[in-house]
Amino acid sequence: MPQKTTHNPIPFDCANCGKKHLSLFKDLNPEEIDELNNVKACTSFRKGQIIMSEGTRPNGVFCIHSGKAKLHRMGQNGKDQIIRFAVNGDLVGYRSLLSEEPLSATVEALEDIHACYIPKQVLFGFLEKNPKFSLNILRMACHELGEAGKLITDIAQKSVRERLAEVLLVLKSQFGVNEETGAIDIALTREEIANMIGTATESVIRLISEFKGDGLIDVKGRHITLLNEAELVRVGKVFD
Amino acid sequence: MPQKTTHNPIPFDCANCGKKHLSLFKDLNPEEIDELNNVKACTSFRKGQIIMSEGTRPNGVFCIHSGKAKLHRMGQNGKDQIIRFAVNGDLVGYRSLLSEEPLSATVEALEDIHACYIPKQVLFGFLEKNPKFSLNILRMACHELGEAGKLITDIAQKSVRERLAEVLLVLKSQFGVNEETGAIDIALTREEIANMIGTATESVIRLISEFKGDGLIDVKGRHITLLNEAELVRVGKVFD
DNA sequence: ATAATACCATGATATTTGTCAGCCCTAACT
DNA sequence: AGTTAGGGCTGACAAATATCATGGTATTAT
Repeated sequence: MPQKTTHNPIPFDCANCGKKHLSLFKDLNPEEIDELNNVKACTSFRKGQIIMSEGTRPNGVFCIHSGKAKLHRMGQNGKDQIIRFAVNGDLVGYRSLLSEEPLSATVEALEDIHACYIPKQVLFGFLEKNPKFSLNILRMACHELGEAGKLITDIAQKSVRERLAEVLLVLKSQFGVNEETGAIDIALTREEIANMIGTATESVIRLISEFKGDGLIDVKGRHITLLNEAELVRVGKVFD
Repeated sequence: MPQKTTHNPIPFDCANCGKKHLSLFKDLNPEEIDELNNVKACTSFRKGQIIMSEGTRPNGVFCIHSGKAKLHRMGQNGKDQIIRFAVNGDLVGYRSLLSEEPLSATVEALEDIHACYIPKQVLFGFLEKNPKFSLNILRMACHELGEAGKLITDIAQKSVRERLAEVLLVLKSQFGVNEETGAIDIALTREEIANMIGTATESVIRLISEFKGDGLIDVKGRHITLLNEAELVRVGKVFD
């Protein structure tokens, strides 16, 4: 059961909410948009809060309006694995709902988050009545499936060093950089980075120092700035 | 361009073809089944043939009728990564078609294969007109997405030894055993196994010998029989 | 049958990565 | 101000795994 700290009726308008959001819901007709606006429950989560829990069965999905979340799951050794992040416009929980399986990952707020809850019945209603909407969801799922395949190949074949170089590039392209500092616009602990690439925290610490020593990156605590992307591409063997 | 060795008009009836097939296409109405039977092109591939090539854009999907195929992609080090297998009733190429991206993997026949080609327009026609069919495809994609997430976690967190134990169990549950010999009903080279779990061929060879020495498995060339599954579950830390 | 081409196996060695232990720093309580 | 907890850092060491070299054995092609 997600903990909701606030519950405002209709703070956001679905018709013009986020780029990705727009593209996912862009083929809903006006009545459906109306229904969505009326039925969705907009909630907030504080940094660190669990939005959905691995293993449970959700009764709807969240559409992230602002803030960043991580999707992660527990491995057998007690180690955490970060599967992906969700930001503005992203849907979470849909995979479990549509495959009729329990949630395969926990969704946790990395920052304060605003998100809209869309009940299962409403989502399925759209899917049954609006083929274009269905195709949008299908396209998204298939795209993610392709990304998952890439990730599998990378983790299976690349060294920890290569994976770290690559993940830094991926984080930059996914979250962009801070206007003022130029640092990648997400603050992850060393442990979280280790949980993305499947290695020990100490290894990440050592390699980050090394990259810094080689002038590839600049580091101020959790804020990392890429200084030499061409070389990071080479180190990470990223050709894609 | 797939190489087709034969081309028979309507050798298989889609209405009763394979368990999975039935469940994917089960919600097509009689006219749609008819259309599918008329428009699909049934072809054969010999062992070793490439059915679809990574990087190209397909104009349809194949539905595997008999035989086994592997989906694999090239990594940056020239190493191959096997993503999944496709057998009786499985669809290949749909991910690329639906996400409007080039194929992310090559489909290669591991045995002689019979498969039906379904053109893009026909598939999209069904998706647009038949919401139940759409939901079936969506359910399949989302299920695969969950499997991909599991695989990511496993590869990232488990040792090669653990992964090998697990993959042997997975292969058995996926392909079953030969009635007579009791061996897992798929013949993979050591290199192919290495390409599934992302390790060096030599490591697989050594570990297979070790498992054999420990009485966990029996090995006759490429035919592997599981002797002590409980222990393999323990070694592979498979709790799932 | 014979040659050629995979594939399998094993040893020696190098490299990578994980693990353990300890210490420092900073932020946040009280 | 002192305490505490989480995170970051480093070194020493151990374990896992890759790599290289070499030879044997199947399987396939001619």
